[in-house]
Amino acid sequence: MAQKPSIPKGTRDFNPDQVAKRNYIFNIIQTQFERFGFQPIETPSFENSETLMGKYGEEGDRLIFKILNSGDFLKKVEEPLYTEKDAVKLTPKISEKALRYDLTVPFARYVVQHQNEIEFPFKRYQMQPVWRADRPQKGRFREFYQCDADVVGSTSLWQEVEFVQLYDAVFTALQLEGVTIKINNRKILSGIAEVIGASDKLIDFTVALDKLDKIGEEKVKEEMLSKGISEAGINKLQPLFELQGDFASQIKQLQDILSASESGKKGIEELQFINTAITEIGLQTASLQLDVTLARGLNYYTGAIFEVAAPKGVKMGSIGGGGRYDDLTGIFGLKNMSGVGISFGLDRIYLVLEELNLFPDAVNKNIKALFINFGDKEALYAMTAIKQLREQNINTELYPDTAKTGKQMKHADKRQIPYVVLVGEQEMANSVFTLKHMASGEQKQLDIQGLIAALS
RNA sequence: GUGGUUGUAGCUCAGUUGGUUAGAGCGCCUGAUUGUGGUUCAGGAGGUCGUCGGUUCGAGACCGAUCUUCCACCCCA
Repeated sequence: MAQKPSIPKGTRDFNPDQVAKRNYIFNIIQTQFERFGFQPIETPSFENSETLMGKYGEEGDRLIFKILNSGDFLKKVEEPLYTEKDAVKLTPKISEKALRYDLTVPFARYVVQHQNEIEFPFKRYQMQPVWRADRPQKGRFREFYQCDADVVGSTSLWQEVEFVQLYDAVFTALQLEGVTIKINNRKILSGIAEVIGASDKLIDFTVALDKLDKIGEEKVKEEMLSKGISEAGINKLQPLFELQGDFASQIKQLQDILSASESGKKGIEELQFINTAITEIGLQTASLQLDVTLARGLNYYTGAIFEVAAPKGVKMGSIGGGGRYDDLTGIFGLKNMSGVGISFGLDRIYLVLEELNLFPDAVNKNIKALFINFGDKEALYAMTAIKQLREQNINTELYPDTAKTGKQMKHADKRQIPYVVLVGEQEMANSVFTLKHMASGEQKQLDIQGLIAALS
């Protein structure tokens, strides 16, 4: 084990089988993105630090990978700052670039930077890795892929409706049935905060509420109390903890709670619009569920909030998330540009599909036949046939060395290649090929046309 | 970032209260079978016990540090 090379924690190598499975997911997501009218863009893996810093809250800043400046960067640091050893102050002096933390902020930057070339509303998709300096856990990596679709330049709620449809389309195509698309609305959350007199503590309030199904009602109340939310306010939340029934009846109960809040009523209206449309249009395999405790940490959401939970019984964090952000480009100087988008967590979807055994067998694009190498004369003859097969879009190859037949057969077996072709002196003399089907062991002699037909 | 956990052959794991030369299964290599894999049989290779340091006559085992794994927080895909 000593001296063995390694990779940083939270990162992974992918073997051919894993890449095939990942590509299978990528392709399905991409196909659905394009079916819904989204167009691909790509952005650099690293951005200027100021583009990313401060966009994800204090916690987010800590999780951003910073890239050290080139050259003798320490020499430029002034002595007092250096001796102070304050990382927060020192970092901007020695690091001006940082690895992408998500795809949404770089997209906002892209929109602002290219606003004059973009035709709005602009629907873009992006499937690229992101990096977080987090401590790894199951389904939680320091390098992972996000697959994002966003629309910018339209405030229409039909976009939200379409994103619910898009989630359903992707998970249906992946044959991952029973996912729950949870939806909430930031306006409802701020409405509730308003009603209980905690508007100034919206973030603390939502973070605590978000933990309801994890730590329970009492603990949530305790946390709110400790964050300075009044006991009277918390008592007003009681009906919220007792929300019951389907989407429509929960809405009804919310209306009572939020009757005094304009913002809350607006949120309810929006949810109702989306739910009515989805109920009318229908979903294939997913279900849409109202979850007023759904908050999500990102502070830029202003309207709808989405989160996708894996089917019941699979222990995994959310496999997708998203929402409406009315003014994301505002921080880069472009006002009144509403955006809404969703994200798919490729690596977590992979783990869920693996756990549920949902990858099709045909995912691995293996070669169809291996030609046994009996020597240079026979190999040349085989290569001529291989060329013709390849021209017919049949994936084949020649075993490169003149090894024992047994060893070559074993190689085919190990690689799970379905057919082996044997061409020796006898076959060459008769212009035929011996085709062996590995699974059955059956062998037959065919001419080149027969071989093409058999392997097509 | 906080607390805990894990590491022995390519893989999965044994290894007694510290005591000779660290084991098993699977895999791998060779042969039985010089044109036939998956089965069988015979033989073989492979480990500075994650790393560095300490305690001890003696450490895979005990202690410390560090890296890694997984878990709970925090947060999130």
